[in-house]
Amino acid sequence: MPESASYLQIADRVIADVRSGKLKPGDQLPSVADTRATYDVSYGTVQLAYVRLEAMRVIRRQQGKGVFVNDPALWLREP
Amino acid sequence: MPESASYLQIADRVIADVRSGKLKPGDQLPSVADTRATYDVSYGTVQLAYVRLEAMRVIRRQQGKGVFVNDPALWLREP
DNA sequence: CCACATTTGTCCGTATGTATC
DNA sequence: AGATACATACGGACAAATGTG
Repeated sequence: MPESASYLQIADRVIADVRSGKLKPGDQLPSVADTRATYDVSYGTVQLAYVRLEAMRVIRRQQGKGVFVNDPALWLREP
Repeated sequence: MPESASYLQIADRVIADVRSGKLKPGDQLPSVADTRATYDVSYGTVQLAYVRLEAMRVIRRQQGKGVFVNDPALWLREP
């Protein structure tokens, strides 16, 4: 079994950290540069994870400031 | 007013086309190569749009086959 | 107001892998 | 075997917003 793609692992981890309480609504995520270092991936791979999380409304990306966790009440969910 | 990013335009267009009936559940989207040509963007930009749409469950990407529209009943939605 | 550093945003070109037909 | 199509990832470049001095 191949393990899942890096960008999916990064995205899944953020979701898991919010669900576990390690990250809370309003919290700022580590900078993209830090996240790159943590996972040893490229900038584009981190951005791919963020585009996915943003589409799900898990995070809010704010240019020049950072990336912030949304309240799970705002997340898109299954019908 | 700045126009939105290319990958968002592509994603929004797919959603609009499904809502208008131009695309129906199960339909296959044009190939990435075709979409590239239509919008005059790179492969990566099309994939960015697809990653976003996949996160929202608007589409299903099937390696080797194509990209297909999901039934809107399956789309993630606002709480 | 200006300069600068930091951080995210967008996009490109390219390479390689994997699944399907 | 070969063609087609999507999947993932890298490196690089430049833009834009923010905050600080």
